Amino acid sequence: MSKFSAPKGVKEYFPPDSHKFEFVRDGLLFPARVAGYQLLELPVFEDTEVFARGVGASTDVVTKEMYTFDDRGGRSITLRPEGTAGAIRAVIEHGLDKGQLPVKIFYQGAFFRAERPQAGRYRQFYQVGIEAIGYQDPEIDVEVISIADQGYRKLGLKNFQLEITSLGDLQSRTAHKKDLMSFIGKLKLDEATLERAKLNPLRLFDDKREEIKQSMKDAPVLLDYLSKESAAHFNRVQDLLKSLSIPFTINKKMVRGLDYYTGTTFEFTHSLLGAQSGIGGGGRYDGLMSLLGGKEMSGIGFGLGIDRTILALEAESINIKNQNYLHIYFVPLGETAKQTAFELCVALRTREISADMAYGDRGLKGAMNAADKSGATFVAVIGDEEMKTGKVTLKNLRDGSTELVNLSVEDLTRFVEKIRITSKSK
RNA sequence: GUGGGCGUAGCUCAGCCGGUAGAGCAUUCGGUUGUGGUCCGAAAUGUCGCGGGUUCGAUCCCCGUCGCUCACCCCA
Repeated sequence: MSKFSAPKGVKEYFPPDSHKFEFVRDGLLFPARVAGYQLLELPVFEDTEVFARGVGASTDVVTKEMYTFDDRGGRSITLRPEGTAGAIRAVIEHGLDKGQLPVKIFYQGAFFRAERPQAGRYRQFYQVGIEAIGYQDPEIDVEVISIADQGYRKLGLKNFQLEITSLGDLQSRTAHKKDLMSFIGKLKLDEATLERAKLNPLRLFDDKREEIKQSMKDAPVLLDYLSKESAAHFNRVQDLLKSLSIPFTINKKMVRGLDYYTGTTFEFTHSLLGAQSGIGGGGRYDGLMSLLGGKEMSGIGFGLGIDRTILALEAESINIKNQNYLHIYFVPLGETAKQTAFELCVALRTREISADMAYGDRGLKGAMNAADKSGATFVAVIGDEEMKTGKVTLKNLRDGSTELVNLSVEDLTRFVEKIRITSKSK
């Protein structure tokens, strides 16, 4: 038992499985890169106001899930619970919105929420996200959705679903809110629920308690209140999704946990996961830029959960191969051979030939075992005879074939590169 | 924040009615003074989560505590 353990609720990725994390992170981001999105590397903490204002005072995220503390200068700091608010802050601060539009950015990293941990829910979790800011074209909505869809597909994921809805423009929401409030006013609700309804009545749609579900069954839904413009936009989004053959369903009662969403909103869920089935989600935000001190400008983006996507892949029994590779593994026998092997390793690496060796003066059998486990393509045993003749047998660990090669960086490099080219051309 | 389940070797777990611990995998070494994966053999590794109580005696029973885990809630 070690004396220390990681803080409660964090998920760590370590060998031999950590390559899964890299695979998922890079796979989810790839479609964004080829769509012209560029990296925005952000701080993991921000002025608390960025989230309090950006994410919204009615959200659980802000009211009870933020890691907030005072720094040494007495400033209130919060570890980022999501990516969009900070991204928008950076866009405004650095004037990205003053250049060519849309601003297309992606980010990736750790996020923090002080929740009770559970399967697929961690206090430090990982997301990739993108934002497209500056235009309201329905094509951009669908571009963002399709990038998420492609990301999941690229990883080989199958059992995921896309749900979409529209939260409309201000006019739509005002009209709906009026009717919804009077509907809720007729319900018998407990104190806490009523409080929540006051801050954001839409939240009641999300309640999982049977009695609330029952009473909300006939509640007016926002989709029926969309303004002409909002309805046209939403219809166009659906048409575009169909033209791209991206399957989706409309969820009239979908509620997102962040207050800034307007217009098109969407969620990806996976059917083989437990209670935490959401693997990604996002939507449009019309008011966020001005809320954070920028100009009136609409944007749309998503956040995809790396942790949950890994769980989803595992639930589908999708085997993620380790992409790491090693070309040569040296097994030195004796002190002089050890130094030669070491020097060869270093020299080969500068030529981008990956090489490793057995340390710790291990016996031949143990060292061969290590070579095998390293996943190297070739093993080279260097002992007295090799040192004397200046030639070494390279054994291919995959097929057992051997070849005698001069014990020099040049010849070893040539040999590995030749093999590389022939195996690539297959 | 509320509730259920579980804490024994690096990992997965066994341990009967209380008598101070085992297996498999992994690790290292040997069988084979120079060529791996299989097989056979051996070695090493534990405050039995922590604190208290009951008892001649607690991994086992009781209480507390911490941790993990699942669900509610919420969301990625």
